Amino acid sequence: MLEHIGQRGARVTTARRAIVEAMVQAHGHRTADELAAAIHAAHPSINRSTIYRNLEELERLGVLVHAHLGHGAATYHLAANAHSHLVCERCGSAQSVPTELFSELSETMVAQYGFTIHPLHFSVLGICARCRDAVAP
Amino acid sequence: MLEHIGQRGARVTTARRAIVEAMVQAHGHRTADELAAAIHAAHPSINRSTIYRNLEELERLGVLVHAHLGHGAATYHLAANAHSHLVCERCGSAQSVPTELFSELSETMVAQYGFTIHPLHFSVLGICARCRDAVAP
DNA sequence: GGACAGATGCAACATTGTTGCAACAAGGCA
DNA sequence: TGCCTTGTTGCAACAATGTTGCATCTGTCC
Repeated sequence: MLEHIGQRGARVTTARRAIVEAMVQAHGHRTADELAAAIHAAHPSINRSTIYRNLEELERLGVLVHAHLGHGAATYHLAANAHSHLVCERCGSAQSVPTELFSELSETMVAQYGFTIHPLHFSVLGICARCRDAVAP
Repeated sequence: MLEHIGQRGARVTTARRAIVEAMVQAHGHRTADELAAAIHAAHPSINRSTIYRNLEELERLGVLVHAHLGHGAATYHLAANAHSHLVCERCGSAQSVPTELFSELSETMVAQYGFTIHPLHFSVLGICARCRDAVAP
């Protein structure tokens, strides 16, 4: 991953190493400010704005992707570990689901509207099984 | 619509009248700050915070619904005129599409994950036909 | 080891809301 | 119609999540 950065003409700096490391440790997803907190713990000198700038840069380099989980902050993933999300409007929990679930929708959208969907980039909002059962058991 | 507000025990005020009026004029969707600008033009004394509070209240009353169009501000619609959106990541344009397009996806999600999707509440991000053609004609 | 462009830290700003509180006004009732 | 009660509003300050300008620093390449 870090080599990937170097190969693209970008520099391998302490901040970038720290971000990639924090993302690898996170396995799943992590919001920008969770990352900021994790990185700040290990490297207090790395600035918030550097983290934001690098998240953007690492996304441009194809190392990370981000997704919008409805309300609130965007969430970042390693590009290799990308997946879609079901986010509960009530409890806020996010469930990861394979992107293939969207293939039919994707075909319909291209055929009818010429629109190519990017299921990684948005979340599907609704009510999760637990919250549904809590209301109507 | 205004009667609907009164019937629910909420008061019909100038601010609420102005918001509903602005939404009806808008036909399609409108972000909170577009609404704020429109309302401010007609009623300069109505405060920003009042508009936000009322959007929330009108949503609770079932008059409006909001959706997240990816990056940036949330968008409001009249509940009677609700629909889903395809938002282009490149040019930012939003296309309205019928919610029925999501019925298959919806069934799959319920069957496999017990998750009930609310297609009005999120947008589908991707690349619109025009931007796709602009890159690879 | 030195030069240079890219990266960083800092502080200030931007956007989109949210909140506490005192003052105001819509609706119900006499 | 006029008063009372309680929901609404205006104001100003705060909060979350980023973004930007600029002087300084540091990877990389040679």
